[in-house]
Amino acid sequence: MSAGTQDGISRQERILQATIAVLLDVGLRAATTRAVTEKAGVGTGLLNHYFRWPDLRALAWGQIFEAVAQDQFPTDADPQMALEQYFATSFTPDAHRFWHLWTEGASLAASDVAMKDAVETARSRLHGGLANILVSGCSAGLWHLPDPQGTALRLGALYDGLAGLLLSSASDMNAAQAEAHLRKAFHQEIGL
Amino acid sequence: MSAGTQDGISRQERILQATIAVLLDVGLRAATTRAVTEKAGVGTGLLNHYFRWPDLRALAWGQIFEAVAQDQFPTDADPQMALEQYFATSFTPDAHRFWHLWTEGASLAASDVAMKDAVETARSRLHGGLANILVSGCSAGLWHLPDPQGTALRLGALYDGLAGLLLSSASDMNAAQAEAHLRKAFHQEIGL
DNA sequence: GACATTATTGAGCAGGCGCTCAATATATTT
DNA sequence: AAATATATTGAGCGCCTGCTCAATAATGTC
Repeated sequence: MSAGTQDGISRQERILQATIAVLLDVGLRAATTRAVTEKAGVGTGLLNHYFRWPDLRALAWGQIFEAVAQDQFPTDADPQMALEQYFATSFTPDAHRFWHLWTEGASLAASDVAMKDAVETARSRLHGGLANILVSGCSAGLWHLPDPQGTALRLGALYDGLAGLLLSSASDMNAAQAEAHLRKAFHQEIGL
Repeated sequence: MSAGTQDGISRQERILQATIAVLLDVGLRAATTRAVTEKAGVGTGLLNHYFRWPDLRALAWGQIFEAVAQDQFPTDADPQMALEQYFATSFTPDAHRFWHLWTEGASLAASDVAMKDAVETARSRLHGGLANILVSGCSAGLWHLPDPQGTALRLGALYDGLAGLLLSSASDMNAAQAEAHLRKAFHQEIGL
């Protein structure tokens, strides 16, 4: 019954971590059960014993973006600081990889129920994080917004769009320019 | 050598049109050569005689968005009218389907060379269309922008983000609200 | 020790994919 | 009509996918 191995984590958890690693490595589309079991050092049967692939994939995907959200929106920070953290983590090289995963997730969500849930959860988590900053900034009197939720929606959407643009190697935009555009839009919306 | 059939279009063109239809019907991920040949009423061998699947798929995808661009950015319209057409065609039910295709294309572009080219072309076509409107509006004195290209980039990115948000059934936003947000952002950027 | 229970394996299945190629139908040329 | 060239077919190949299941190892119980 005990599932501990020498390194102290269960095979089940090991498989989940391997899935996360594979997703980050090859993306959602190219990730396969065999790649995961190989990475986890585990037989193919064990994965299917613990998980169904669509669920495992969505679970791992969700955990990745939960970690992103925690990085981008740390708790207990004043709105000013939180906003700066938001800008700082917006267009890092890592964010580039995450955005590729995000895009694949969004497109899979149309046909995969588990992914659909995961994407919805992650999206509301991330957009909610930004909305919280704007709202608490209002409360603190840092800025005044007639409709903080609407503003957050527009700025979040702009972020999504800039990230997508940055992903396309065609556009001659780099991360610094993307961040500048994001800051400019914030300036126009909240007058920071 | 003549390729005319009773309806006057070549089998090759017939296959291309069938591919477009299949893409619009089931999306990029689920589209298969067999679905296309069946729709075109043609043997599987013929498709492979005329095309390689990745190329055909990218070609059809590109034609879809070329049509979208022509719809969204008609030629010879004054900037004011063009902008109104842009708003009007932005979040129609059709645009919803197109956006799904767009998302799938963007995620495929990472691993598919043909799709990468098609996506880059379509993106520059669409963003260029918006930039043209803003620039010619400047020339006509309808509005004054210090950096029309940058403004177009932000507004285009915002549009992308809003469309993605609209695709997610989780967000309680509808097409009318999305258009309202888009208009509001235009108002803030160009003071229309 | 013997037994029962759980954890784990991996060869193999069923299904789907793009694509080939020998065979056939159709068209063109002489 | 015969010969040549082109257009088209579809059964089938090789590959990859998620997943099953009888067999095996490991562990717990008495």
